[in-house]
Formats: sequence, C-alpha cells, structure tokens
Amino acid sequence: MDQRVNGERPEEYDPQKTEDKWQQRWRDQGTNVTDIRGAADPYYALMMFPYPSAEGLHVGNLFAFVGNDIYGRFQRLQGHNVFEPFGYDAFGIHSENYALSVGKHPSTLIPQNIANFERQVKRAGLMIDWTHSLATTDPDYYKWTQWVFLQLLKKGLAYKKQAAVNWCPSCKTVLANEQVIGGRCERCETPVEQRSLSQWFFKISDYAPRLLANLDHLDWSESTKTAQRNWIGRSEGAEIAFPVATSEGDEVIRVFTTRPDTIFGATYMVLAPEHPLVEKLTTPDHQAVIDAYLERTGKQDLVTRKTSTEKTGVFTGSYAINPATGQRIPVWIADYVLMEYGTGAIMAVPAHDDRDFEFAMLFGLPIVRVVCAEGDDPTADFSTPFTGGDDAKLVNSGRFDGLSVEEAKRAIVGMLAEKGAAKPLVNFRLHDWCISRQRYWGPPIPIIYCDVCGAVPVPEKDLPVVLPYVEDFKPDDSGVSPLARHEDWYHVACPQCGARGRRETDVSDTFLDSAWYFLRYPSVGLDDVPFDNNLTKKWLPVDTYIGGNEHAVLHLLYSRFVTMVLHDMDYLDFEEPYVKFRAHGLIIRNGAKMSKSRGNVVIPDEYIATWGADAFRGYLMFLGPFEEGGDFRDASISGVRRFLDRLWASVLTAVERNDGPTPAADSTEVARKLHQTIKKVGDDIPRLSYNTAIAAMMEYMNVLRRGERVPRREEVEPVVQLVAPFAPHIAEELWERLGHSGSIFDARWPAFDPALVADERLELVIQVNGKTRGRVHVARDIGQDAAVAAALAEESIAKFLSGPVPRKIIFVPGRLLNLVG
RNA sequence: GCUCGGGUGGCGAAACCGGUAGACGCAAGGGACUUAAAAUCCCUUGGGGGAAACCCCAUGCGGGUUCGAUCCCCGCCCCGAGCACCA
Repeated sequence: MDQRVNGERPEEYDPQKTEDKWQQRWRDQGTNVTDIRGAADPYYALMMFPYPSAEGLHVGNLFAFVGNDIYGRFQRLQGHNVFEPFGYDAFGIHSENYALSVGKHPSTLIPQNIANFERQVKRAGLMIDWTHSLATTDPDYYKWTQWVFLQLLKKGLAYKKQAAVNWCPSCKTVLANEQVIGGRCERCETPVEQRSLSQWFFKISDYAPRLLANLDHLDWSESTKTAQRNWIGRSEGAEIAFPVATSEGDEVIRVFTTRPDTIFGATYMVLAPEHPLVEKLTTPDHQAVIDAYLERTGKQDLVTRKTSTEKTGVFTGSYAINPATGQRIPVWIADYVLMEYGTGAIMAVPAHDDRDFEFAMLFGLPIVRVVCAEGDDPTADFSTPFTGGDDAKLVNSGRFDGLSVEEAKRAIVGMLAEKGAAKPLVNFRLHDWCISRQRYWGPPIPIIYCDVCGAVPVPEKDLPVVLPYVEDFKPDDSGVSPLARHEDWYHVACPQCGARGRRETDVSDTFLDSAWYFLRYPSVGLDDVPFDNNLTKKWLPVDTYIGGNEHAVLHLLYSRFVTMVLHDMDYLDFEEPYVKFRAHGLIIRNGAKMSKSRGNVVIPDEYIATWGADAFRGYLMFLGPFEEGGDFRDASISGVRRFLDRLWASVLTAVERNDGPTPAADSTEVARKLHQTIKKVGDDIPRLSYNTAIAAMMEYMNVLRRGERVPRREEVEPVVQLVAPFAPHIAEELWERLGHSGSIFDARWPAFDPALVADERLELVIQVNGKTRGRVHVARDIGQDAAVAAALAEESIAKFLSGPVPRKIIFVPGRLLNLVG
C-alpha cells in the first residue's frame, strides 16, 4: 500500500470475518430489536414479505430488501426508532404446487424453506427485528386472518353466491380475476375455463369510489397509482332502458353506455349470452340457432374468448324500440358483450364504436352516422368508425344536431330521464373479490353449515379453525377442497343449535393473508388481539412501504380495502395503510430477464461468499436507479468492492497516522468535498437515489486519496457514517477502530457545514449564441456587468462575437453567461 | 388497440427547475512496482479533423418553441411492463 505509515503492511479487509463478527454482535446485543412499546419516535419501514420458495432467496427479493434496509438504517441514523420486521407469505398455491411436484407435504417443506430464507436474509445483514417476525401459516397468525373474514361477514361485506368462476383445469381450482392473465392461469398458463360454483366473495366493489378517490392523496409511485386507477376502471355514462318491441308486457332491456350522445345511431342491440332475457326474447323460429350458439360459447375457454378477434353472434328474432328514434331495432346475442360489466347488454352504435362497426359489417346491419368532425360530409362513405375528436358535432339526431358531444350527452340523457328511460350512472370495472379456494394449503374459511341454521360463522372464541393434517392433499376435479376428506374435522356440531353441521371446506385466498400482515407485526406475540390498540396507534400506518409493482393491483388494493373496512368498523383510526409506497425496479442479467430456464439466475449466496455482503449490497444499489432496476453484470461488482477496500485502507492509515502538518489548501479542498458529499448522500437516500449516493462517496474517496497525502481521521470518519446504511458491517468495524464503542447506528448522521458546501470561487460558463465557448473563474457572487467584462477580456471567447459588444446578454447568476451577437 | 415507463460512449449509467452532455463504475489500452503473474497505484479512453491552440459532429428519427433543448411541444420508429371486446 502506498499509504502505509510506518512501513508495515496494513491489515487487509476481510469481509467474511468482519461480517460474521458484527452479525454475531448484533444478535448478542439486540442491536436490531426495536423497543416496540417504549419507542419515542417510531418509524415503520416495511418491505413486502416474500413467499418462501424452495429455491431460496432470489436476488430480486434481496434488491428490494436492501433498498428498504438502507432507507430504514438512514432513518435510524436520523434518530428515529426504526421498526423493520420480516415475515413469510407461506400459504398458497405456489407452496402447494411445489409440494405436490416433489411429493412432500407443505407442512414439512415450508419450515425448511423458511429456515433457509432466514439464514440468507441474516447473511445479507438486514436490520431486522427477528423478535417480531411471522409466517401466515402460524395458527397464531391465521386465527386472525379468519377473524378478518368474520369482521367482513359481520359488516355485510362477505357473501356467498353461485357464480361463473375462473376454473383452472390443471391446478383444479378457482382463480380470482387477478390470477387470470390473458385467459390463462397465472401459475401454469393453462387456458382457464368457466365453471359455476358456490363461492365466498368480498364486496370490494362497494369501495371502488373510495379506493379510487383516495389515490389522489397518497404519496405513492405514480406508476402504481395509475395501475390501480386503470384496474378500478371508472366510467361515467348513463343507463338507458330500451323497451322490447313485440312483448305485450313492459319488458325492457337496460344498457350502460358512455356515449348516450350517439343514441340516434343505435341500430341494433346485443345481449351477452348469459343474459337473463335471452330465453324470453328468443322467438321459436330462432330457438335452434340460439341454442347452438349458447352451447358453443358456453364451452369456450377464456383464451379462445379473449384472444379471438373474430366477432360471432346470432339474432334472437326479437326487436326493441330505440327510445330516441322510436325505431324498431333487432336484438342480437354475441359474446363480445360481457355479462360481468354494466348490465350485460349494449346499444350498438356501429358508426362510432370499433367493435359494433366490425359486427355490423360482418352481419350487414345498418350503420348510421350521428357524429361528425366539423366540416365533414355526414353522408359520405367511411371505412372506420369515428370514435372521437374535439370538434365533433351531432348530425342525424333531430333537435340535437349541431351540439358538441359533451353537450349532447347531457341533453339526451336529460330528455330520456324525463320519460324515466335513462339515468346518469358511473360504472366500475372492479369486480368483487372471490376468496374461496378449493385447495388445501390455506386458512379454512371459518363457517359451519347447519341443516337448520344455514351458514353459521364460527364464534370468535373458537378461532382458529386449525388446518388439519391431510396426508393426501392433492386437489381433484370435484370442485371440493381436499379438506372434505378429513371426516373428523369435516363433521362438527352447529355452534348455534348443536345440530349436525359440516365445515366449509374451502380455504381463503393467499391475498387475504397478506392483506393485513402489516397490522400484525408490532403485535406479534399477543394472542388475545389481532393488533393491540396502543401499538397500532404508535406504529401505524406504515411510514414507508417498498415492494414490487407486480403487486400494484393485487395485494396493494386488497390491503387498502381491508384497512378501510377495519377503519369503518372502528378498529383503526386510519383508512389508508401505507403513507408512502415506492415500487422498486426489476433486475435483469446481462440485458436479459432472469429465469431458471435460461440458467441465468443470480444466487445471492455465491456472490456474498466471494465479495462479501457489504460489497454485494453496494453493487445491487449501484447498478441502476432503485426505482427502475438495472442490469446485473458480474464484472462490475469489483468496483464497489475496490471502493470498500480503499475505504478500509484509508481509515486504518488515518487511525495509525502520526499527526503531522497537512497542506492547508489541500485539506480545504478535501473538507469542501467532504461536506458536499455529506449533503449529497443525505439528499439522495430519501429520494432512493442510491446509485448516485454511492457514486458521490466514491468521488470523495478519489479526492481524498489524490497524491501522496495521508488522510486525517476527521476526513474519513464521516464517510464511514455515510457508508453505514449501504455497507453496515464494514462501517461498524471501522467505527470501532476509530475508537467508538457501541453501534454506529446509535450514533447520529453527520451534519454538513453550509459554508463549506458552496465553493467560494465559481467556474462561470460562458456561452456565445448558446454554445459553450469557455469558462472563467470569478467570485461566487459576481454581478452581470463584472461577468460580462471578465468574459470579454478573454480573446478565446470574444472572437466568437460578430461585433465588439453583445446584442443581448443572458445572465444566470452562479451558473452561466450567454452572450448573443 | 389502450395506459405507463424507457431509448445517452464498447458496457452499466449521471445530468435533481430548460443552462458545461457522459459524473461514478466496468471493460479496454499504456505505464509504475514485481524474476514473473495477480493484487495495488498512475495515465488515456464518445466520433471526426488538427503538430498544437483549438474546431466540427453527437443524447432513437423528423419538425417546432427558445439566447440556449437529453429535458418542453407536434409527428414518427424501436424496446420493456401492465391492461385488454369494460360498451
């Protein structure tokens, strides 16, 4: 080493040794245990808990955890009592499918996986309070998951209905809408079929307006909020009644439309195949065709239905009356109209809707144009529907001709409303949350069916309904959970009347487990309440939440919903669970997605063994912006490791240094850089701009080590503190060697001197006609006239001006001077 | 198709409010140390021109606004993620 002081080779940095030592000490001294009851200044830094897979911790998980850990450690250095808990989302289809594939029971596999995860997470040096960890599979935990179900039931927000549900023929279970991706099962990609089963639902749709409105006030990643807005899917429009033409009764077809202004162009109607009026409206001569169509569409799986672009449909033989024109229009059935949205029926306006246009062209139905762009000929032929345009005006619409689209919407709904034929309506795409799973590995839904009393909730005092050990937990085609095979468990007395009863055999969706876990963490260990009132007041809502955007619409929406319900039932005094949420980016490997099949998955253990946890953490944070993710390249880790090596060497030499004179000018430059770095890192961490924070520290080390000078203690000590959130082990070790006792995380973040942050001399950029032509050294507070004089004094700058004096001067104090001329 | 990101050297990236484009790091080349190698340290490194001082070009493409555009506006192209017949 160049910087050795007395000729001896300084001790080399040995990450394994340092990291073992400090992990041991943290454990022994309870460094990371939060004073849950006594904390004066609580800060809840939460990361999404993982599903403990058999493969172990993925580098993507670790990326998220480290990002949160840095944030949490930084908050602690600011003086907060930081609570950074960890747990496992251990129930669910992933675990069960894996257990099936290796022929073992999940109740033996999951504890193994958790032990492995815990080892890996500890090796990474996260500031986790292990005295408050949980697994959703603990009866102590799912007791309260069942309790949450009972609260929703009590509030009238849980109900059972026979419904067409998404059925995965491979996993042999019902899937929530969110688990169906492009018509396929999100786990196994098998095309999803429709099945009719009796299922438990949560009325999340009742909360749609609030779930949407609150988003405006949340400090969340914008991309996540957008995803939720789209998922909730608010549309403003009107419900309009079309009387059926031939019926002697007063049958009407109700439709939802966002374009009531186009009603004069509604030339036919379409019902979804499952629409209840189909039977009534089918005329005898069309019966055979309709039956054949229903037979065909009923059997279709979701992939065919959702990916086929071709329109199909049949005429019922019946007509309805367009309430605007009074004309008879045919009523068709087609599967491009969905029963789940709106009323399951539409008025078709082929001239102004892509789908209706395609359908009308295919079946030769009339197309009437009722909206035109300004100056267009309404009678001209057209080959594509006209769906919008700011200057659009109504035509062929009687007394509404000439109105703009917005005016016409109001006027036409107003006119129809007077006749009782329409009302303004807001629709949401968000469907109720189906929580029933005909599977084994989940918390049993706490319901008992009694022949006398019907569906009876299990009394809260009898919770948990323990998931019994079932040797053969393989799901089958019956649509009944494997739990029904456990006779002793299945048969039970009715808690109300004592008559013979049977347990509900479905378990609940994994997303219910994770919808409330953040409420439990502070209260882990308490068995008489799901969450203690005082602890909840102290710690919640969560201060910062970090996780992946893959949960933007699933977990994050459900946990908001459950929190709102518990708030409405006076269990919580807040209705939004996460004050601040940031979605981290995705890590790819050498430009490609990581996947097992590509064989390019980064296993953290190997890298940590080679480079040390601190260097690995640092590299993960350095490879790209935290919120955007980045490209993991093996060769690049050495850069961060070299930085730590240099920090180590510099601190050791500074400690050994015999204090001699340091050139004044030099140390001033170092001091300025140091204070600028303290400011920069302190600004960057709260913005999650970890990559630039690390770059700033590297830059400082480069300045510090320039030339032959030996660094002074006060020049390295603050850097050790800055680096602590990123590389906690080496920071602790160096802190100790600098003569401190106790954890560096019980010290305070260093302050910077504002006077040193600002350079006194300024390199003013001189532009001529917007092009940089030079820079001059001037006093920081130089005025415009002096700056211009200084610039013109430079021949290399003045020569670019066409005349002796600039025509125009733009002066940005402290930044630049632009001379035009 | 719709929504949201993104496109900057050989590579990962930076530029925070419209003001020095490429910080920091990797890789590469050269040098020092070494019997040698590794490690370490120092130097060079967007492209083109020039002996040099310097000059020109350059942030996916084409326009525009501006004294000045990676940044704002209009029109395209490409990549990624999500949603997808939602009336």
